[in-house]
This record gives sequence, C-alpha cells and structure tokens, in this order.
Amino acid sequence: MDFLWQERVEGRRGPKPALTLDAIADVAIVVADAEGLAAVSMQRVAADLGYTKMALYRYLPGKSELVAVMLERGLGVPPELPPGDWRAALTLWAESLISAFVAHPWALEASAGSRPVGPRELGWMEAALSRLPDGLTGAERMDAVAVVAGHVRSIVVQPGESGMLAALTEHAARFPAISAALADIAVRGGHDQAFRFGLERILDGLERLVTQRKQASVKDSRSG
Amino acid sequence: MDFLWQERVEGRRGPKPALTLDAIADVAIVVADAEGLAAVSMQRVAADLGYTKMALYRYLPGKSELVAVMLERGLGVPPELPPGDWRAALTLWAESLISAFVAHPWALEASAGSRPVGPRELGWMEAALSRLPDGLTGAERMDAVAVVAGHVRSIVVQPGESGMLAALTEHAARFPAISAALADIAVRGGHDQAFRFGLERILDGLERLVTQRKQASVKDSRSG
DNA sequence: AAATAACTGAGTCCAATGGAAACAGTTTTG
DNA sequence: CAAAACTGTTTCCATTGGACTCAGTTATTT
Repeated sequence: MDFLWQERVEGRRGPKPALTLDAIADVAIVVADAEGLAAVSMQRVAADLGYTKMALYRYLPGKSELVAVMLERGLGVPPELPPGDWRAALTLWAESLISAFVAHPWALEASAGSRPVGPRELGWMEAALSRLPDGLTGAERMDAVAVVAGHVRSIVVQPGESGMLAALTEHAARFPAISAALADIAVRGGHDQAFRFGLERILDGLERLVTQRKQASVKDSRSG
Repeated sequence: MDFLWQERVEGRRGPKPALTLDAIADVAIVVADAEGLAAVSMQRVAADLGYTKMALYRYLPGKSELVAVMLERGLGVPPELPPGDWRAALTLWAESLISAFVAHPWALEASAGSRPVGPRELGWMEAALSRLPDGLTGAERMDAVAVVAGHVRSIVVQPGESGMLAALTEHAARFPAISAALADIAVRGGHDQAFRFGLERILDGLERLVTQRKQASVKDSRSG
C-alpha cells in the first residue's frame, strides 16, 4: 500500500532504476485495455517493456500491487464538478466514472473485493461526498455515494442481456416476465438508458429524503 | 451453457459415471466458501473428491463452466415473495440475494462479467420482475431490477471502509469530506445500515415515478 | 452369447503462471 | 579505495488449466 502513496526516494545507492512504477503500470494498462486483465502477467508486461520479469519485482511486491497501481492510473483524477445543483454535479460525477470504466473495462474486475485504496480513488470519493446535499448523516453520505457508485458498477458489469437472450430463446415460457420485458429492450439504446433510469431513481430517492427532513426541521423550529 | 440447463442423458454405454455435476460443484463450493474462489482448482476439487483432475473434464468442458455451475447452485432458488406490497416483496428479494452473497462471497467474483446464464439466475430475475409495480416499460422494469441487484452487489463488495480507514489515518487532511463522514461510521452497524439506506432510496425513487405516472394517467383520462 | 462401440477414470505431458534465491554489475557513501 | 546498497538477470520451483493417450468397463447390436 506504500507504493500507492509514496513515490520513490531519490538519492539512493546503486544504479539508477531503468523503469518507473508509472511506466510499468502504463504498459500493463495498454495490455489490459487491448486484451483484458487476464492477459496482464508479469512476463508479458516485462517483455513489452523490454526487460525480464523479475526486474519488475524491484518496483512491486507482487502482481496484486501492480493491479492496484493500474487501477489508480486507470481511474484518473475525478472531474471538476460545477458548483450549484447537486443533482447535476452527481450526475456528471457518475458519468465520468462510467466513462473511466468503459475506457478500462478491466478496472471493474480490478476494483472488486477488499484492497488497498489509493489517493485517486479517495479523490473520487471525496469529490462526490463534498457535493451531496445537506441533511444526511456522515454514514448516510457514505452510503449515498456507495449507491451511486454501485449503480455505475452494475451498469458496466451488465451480465445479462446477451447471455440472457441466448438462454431465453429456448426457455421463454418458463420466464414470462423476463420475456415480456426483453421484448421491449431490443429497440432501445443500450447502457445509457439503463444508466440514466437508475441514476434518476436514486437521486429522486435522495431528494425525497432531504426535502422530507428539511420540512421536518422547519416544522420543528416553528413548534419549538 | 448446455450443462446449466440440461441434465445428463440416461441409458448411455460405458461405465456408470462415478460422479455427478452437482457433486463436483458442491465440493468446489465448500472449497470456495472456506478458502475463496482462488483456492478452487481442478486439482483441488478432484483431490477432495478422491479422483484425479482429468476425471472432472468428463463432466465439464473447463474451469469457467465449473464456476458457472457453482454460481447456479450457490445462488439457490429465489425466495417465495409474499403477495401484496411490492416494496416489501422487493425488499425481501434483495435481502435474500444479499444473504446468498454473504454465504458465498466468491459468488460476487464469479458473477462478474459476461457469462452464460442458468435457470436459477433467471429465476431470481423473473421473481423480481414479476413483483414490480405497474406503470413501467419493459426496459424500465429490467433497469429497475438491475438497480436493486447492483445495489446488493455493491454492498457485498464493500471495497472501502477498512482499506479507506487505513489510508486515511495518514492523509486525513487531504480528504476532509471522507474524514468527516467516516467519523460517523465507526459507531454504526456495518453492512446492514448501508443496505437499508440505499434500498429505501431506490424504492422511493421508483415509487415516485410510478405514482407520478399514475396521476398523469388519471388526469389524462379526465381531460380526454 | 459375442462383438462392437461408446464411455470411464488414470496417467503423461505441456506451456504459462507468480514468485524465491543467488547472481554479477553499478553507484553512492564511509 | 573499500564497503554497502541497489540494480537487472539468471536459474529454479510449485502450481495452474488443459490436450492427449491408454487400459478398462458396459450397454447396445448382431
């Protein structure tokens, strides 16, 4: 987890390092973008760099750390969110996040499970948190961001439709509700529709909570 | 994808198979539950069964198919949803799904990405779809279920808090919003709180949409 | 009943993986 | 200058998923 936060100390003994952590990660990202995360092996990355596999271990403890660095660089820095409407800000945030995931599909797999967190990832979290409306507890704020981020993830994963369609052609009768719904889906615009729909439901739900609380607190101050 | 839907044909020549697909998957599930999906190898599963690795390939084309079968069995059958309130039904559905994921944490990893879909997985989808309120298009119904399922997934993933806390102890100043929110989290009840919060926001958002449309259609029929 | 064809599980072999350990060469520090 | 620290390379290993072969078993066919 150190290497995610701390850059290399200068002025050490021995030969100058020929590589940098970032250069390694960038090559790995190129591989992952083109051929998937599975194609990223120490050997492959080292070969693409023109070095031997074990040279990388001078920069990284192991492969999982390489993936962590890839993720940090792949995510990029969070976008500048315009001031004003919190819904617009969160929408832009979610759109940017989904763009990052679409550009680097492996990032989804890489960001699953418990793992060390880097500064950029925290930057994304910070950006969203700071633009949430008032009237939520700290825990609720974390949860709210988690819901939006979870929605983005689930959109990118998209396990279903293609595999579902294949399975349904033979067993449509057993799953009438799916069949009926899918008949409608063929004529719409892919991911984006689903993304918008879910995001707006979530923001609506959030908005309802905060306005509800705002009204309650007004009533409170009036009566007390 | 065949083996997910079709059981073995009886009355074949040759020796009786010593194993069954389900028995193999069950052993693999035990391994995955105890030591994670990474510990599931053909060798390991075969050894636990008392057979050689290559024997398994008589039942499965490859490892990815084993994981697919594991997922089908691990998910189990969807719960019976009580009639009536659609919010209660969807809540129970989401709770059951999260229980399955908590019981089999590897199922999350296994269900990521595009993959063949089995009957039980479709059964879950069908169950949720059939209990959604009226007033949604087919595409929207799919999206609505996807949002809820995505929320469940994101709750189970829970990338953050532990790793985040570790990182924040040293860099709290750089991320004030996270620090403030996390200070609140220490005193609450883990996953469940986040799950409830997000689910209720989503259901609120859905409810708003359908009631909105119901009102619009009433007004419509009055004026036209 | 006998022959055949299909099937079984075991055994051997392979390329690729992540990683450990020891290596010779290079540069800074004492 | 010598020693210490660091570099990238080389050699080695266990484990992985999987292709292929082989002897043995059994249901179907003749």
